[in-house]
Amino acid sequence: MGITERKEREKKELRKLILATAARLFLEQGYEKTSMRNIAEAIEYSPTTIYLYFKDKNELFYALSEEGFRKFFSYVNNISEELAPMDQLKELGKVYLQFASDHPAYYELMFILKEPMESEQTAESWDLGMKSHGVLTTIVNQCIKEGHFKDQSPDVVAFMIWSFVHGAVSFKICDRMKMYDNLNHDYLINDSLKFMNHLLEKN
Amino acid sequence: MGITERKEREKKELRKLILATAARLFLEQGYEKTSMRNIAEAIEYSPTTIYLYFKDKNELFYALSEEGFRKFFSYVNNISEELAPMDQLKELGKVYLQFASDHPAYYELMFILKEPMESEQTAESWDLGMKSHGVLTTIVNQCIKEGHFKDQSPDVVAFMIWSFVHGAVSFKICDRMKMYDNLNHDYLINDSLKFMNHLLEKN
Amino acid sequence: MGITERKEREKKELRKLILATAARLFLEQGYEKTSMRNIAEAIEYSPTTIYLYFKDKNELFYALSEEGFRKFFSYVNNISEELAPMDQLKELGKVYLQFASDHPAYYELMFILKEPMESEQTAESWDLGMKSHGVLTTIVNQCIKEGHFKDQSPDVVAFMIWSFVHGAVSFKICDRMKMYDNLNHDYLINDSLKFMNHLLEKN
Amino acid sequence: MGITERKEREKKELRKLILATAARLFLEQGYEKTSMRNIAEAIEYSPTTIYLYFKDKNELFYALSEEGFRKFFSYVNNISEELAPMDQLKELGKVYLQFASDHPAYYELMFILKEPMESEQTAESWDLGMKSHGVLTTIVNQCIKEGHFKDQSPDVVAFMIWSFVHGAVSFKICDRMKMYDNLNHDYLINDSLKFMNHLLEKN
DNA sequence: AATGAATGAGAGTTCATTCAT
DNA sequence: AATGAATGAACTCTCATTCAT
Repeated sequence: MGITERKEREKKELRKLILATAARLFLEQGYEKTSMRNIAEAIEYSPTTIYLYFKDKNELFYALSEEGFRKFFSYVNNISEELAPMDQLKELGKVYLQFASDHPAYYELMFILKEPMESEQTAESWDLGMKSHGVLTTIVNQCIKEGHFKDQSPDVVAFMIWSFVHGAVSFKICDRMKMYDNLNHDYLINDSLKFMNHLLEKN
Repeated sequence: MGITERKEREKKELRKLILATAARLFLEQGYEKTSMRNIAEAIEYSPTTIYLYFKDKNELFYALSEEGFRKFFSYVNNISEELAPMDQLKELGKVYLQFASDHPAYYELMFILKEPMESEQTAESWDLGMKSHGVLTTIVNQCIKEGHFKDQSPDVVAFMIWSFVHGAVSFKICDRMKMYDNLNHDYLINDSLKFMNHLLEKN
Repeated sequence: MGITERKEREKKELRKLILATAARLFLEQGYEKTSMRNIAEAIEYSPTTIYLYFKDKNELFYALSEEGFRKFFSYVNNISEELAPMDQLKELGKVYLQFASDHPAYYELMFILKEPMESEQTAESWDLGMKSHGVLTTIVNQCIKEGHFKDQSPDVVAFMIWSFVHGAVSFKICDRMKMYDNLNHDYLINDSLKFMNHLLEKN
Repeated sequence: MGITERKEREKKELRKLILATAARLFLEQGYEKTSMRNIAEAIEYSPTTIYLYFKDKNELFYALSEEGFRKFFSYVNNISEELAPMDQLKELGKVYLQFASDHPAYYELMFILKEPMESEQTAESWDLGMKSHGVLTTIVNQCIKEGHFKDQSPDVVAFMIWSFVHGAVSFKICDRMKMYDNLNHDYLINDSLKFMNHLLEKN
């Protein structure tokens, strides 16, 4: 009884270890340069072992992306519905930046990398992605109900906002902020979010 | 006389062919999966030949990025200074989207890909990038002079706008717009730009 | 139990096979022209397999040289200490020629080839080399104690003797004896050793 | 008239430049790593140009070796015949060491390297080699006539002496004297030659 | 006399993956 | 559950060499 459970637990733990290590290496070196061997070495198991947990490199990275989406949803789904819609929107922006800052490797995998995404994502990732995006849409719709964003399609509003945060975060993750090297990058991103909020509020 | 010139021309053309092919393959398959061999096969020359034009793979992709920045600047630098600053800003947004749409491979190389950018870019790329960004900054400053974006730092305003267009374009290039598959993606992007312009105008 | 041992044995055997084949090819074609692929083909394994046993080409040839030094020491260390010092010296000369004749590939690697020796040798090779040379020095010292080589530094005597045998052997291995094609090369070498012994004895 | 001569002179000079550069590079990097391109770059001509002077890499190195033998003979042939035979022998040893010290690249090519010697040497090299060796044989024969090396075959004596100097020189050129790193290598070589001379004299 | 353009062959090495155990 | 052994395919890059000019 206890034995089976322990084994199960250990198995899950190794799976997690593989995922975590893959995420780390992939952030450090990029997808293509992160080899199965690298991961295996890092966790001190044989490369073959990884194949017991994941069919191939693609599947490993799909699983990684899935984990990312799960984490992402837990960030995004945490917004108090008691706040005014516009405040929820602001909060969502904050939380989005926070996720990207906490988990840049996952962010890159989920939203930037093309490499392993050629085949379709897992159903679960898709689902979680949709649900996360649903949070944004819902809030935007509530804002509109309250009189904001007059005459705008909710999709357009949502996409605009999302594009902005994604763009800001992408610049940072893709290391394209050297142009602003005299400024503190995080401050700049935060201030631009404030400016965006400012624009939205008055509308 | 004429002979030398013809040869020179042919050489430049082969160089261009290599660059164009590299750009295409790289857009289709990503940087790491685009091999020197692939490129050579595609242009029906031997791999060795490429090395006559570019020292190594890195240099090929630096040259590519440089060409991208040159093209980019020619788009961005083409905005009539006779327009009102806010109209110049709108025009700049349009032109930015246009560039990304015309040259997605260059865009990805210049603004998204991490892989070969780890080492420094060429001085010329950097220069052109700065100059292009200068166009945005200049326009924003003129807008501010005319009373827009009250109490905002020009850097923050510029970064916010740029983040937005970059985010929108990135979604498309990185194939992350499946969520909006019921809508026409280009329309969505254009409409979101209009919305952004709308917000900026009233400010 | 037995299985593990068998596997271990097989692994060692493949390692030896690689070394032996590398030694042979290298003698036939030289270091630079002996490619990992050549070796792999000769042993009918894939090139990749070699990399399971040796990190890279350098390491393969270091291992080879190490094996050579081990063998060499086993030749040189086999001289009966009950013989008179001068007889030991003669015996050492014989044994030296014998090693070079039995293992010309190793000899070349250890004493002639410059190519892969630029980086340092392994500690073990160096050690064995020193110990082997120590045998010569010891014998020379005993000869001196017995009244030979009056007023000579042992280092000079040792170096002179060693230079001679090395020169003779090198001519043969480097295929530079065509000048004596009317004579039997091995006889010539042996006779020259006898002449050397004759000179030393009377001193 | 003068023009043709100048051109001829220039051609010879370029040939010499190629040879000299090849010799230098080959000493610095070894035969295999000295590429036609390397040489071409060093002399600031195109690789193709070298092929106007030498059919291929082999022929270039044959020519090099030929030049080496010419130089070598000029060293060896310079021994005053007025000296006593034994003194001539001593002088020959000195001169041999001198040549190896002055032109290690040539020495290596002529007496050590196997690589490009697979095909036969040029007739001229062979001839010069024979003549050089003839100098040694002649002197040895004169010594024998004067009562030295009783009961020894001149070939054996010559070969023994030559083996010794070759061995000593080879150790140095092949960088195998690390065992004597506490001693000055050149002194060691010279002293060993003195010891050899001492042995021969008393015989 | 000299070169620029081009190439086939091959180098060392790494990769994702499989199979038997 | 985990591994050691092995491999085919691919990678970047360099080489000696040729040909047209």
